[in-house]
Amino acid sequence: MNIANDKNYRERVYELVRQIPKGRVMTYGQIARLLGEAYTARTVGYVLHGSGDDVPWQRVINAQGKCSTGRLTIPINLQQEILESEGVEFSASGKCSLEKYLWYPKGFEPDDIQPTLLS
DNA sequence: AACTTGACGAGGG
DNA sequence: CCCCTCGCCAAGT
Repeated sequence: MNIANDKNYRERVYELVRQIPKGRVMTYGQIARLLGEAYTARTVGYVLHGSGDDVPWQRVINAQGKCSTGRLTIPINLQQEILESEGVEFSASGKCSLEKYLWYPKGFEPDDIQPTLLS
């Protein structure tokens, strides 16, 4: 499958990311699992790097609760700064609490999640 | 066609 | 907590 030429494939990722509320985050792997077999965490990251301005890419972080933009063209720590401005708190080691901020689309909430954490 | 490079993730030490 | 190894998969050389 050629993702670069498959508009529909990338749109599925964008549609989902656009739904993440301000102050909440999702992980690359979580998105991949939600979209299906053809998606992997690495692929989601690749697709996101070519997203437009209408996609809140900063709300997607890795499974450790950290931002992974250190080797890109954008300034280091930019993603974390934007998230902090949206209300997401990070520890000194650059990690945020997935317990607090991880978001799930309607109908995909895990059974053990706290009701107060649902959007 | 072979090899390298990531906006990744899980498991060990 | 940090670091490494693997498995992963699409792109770029």
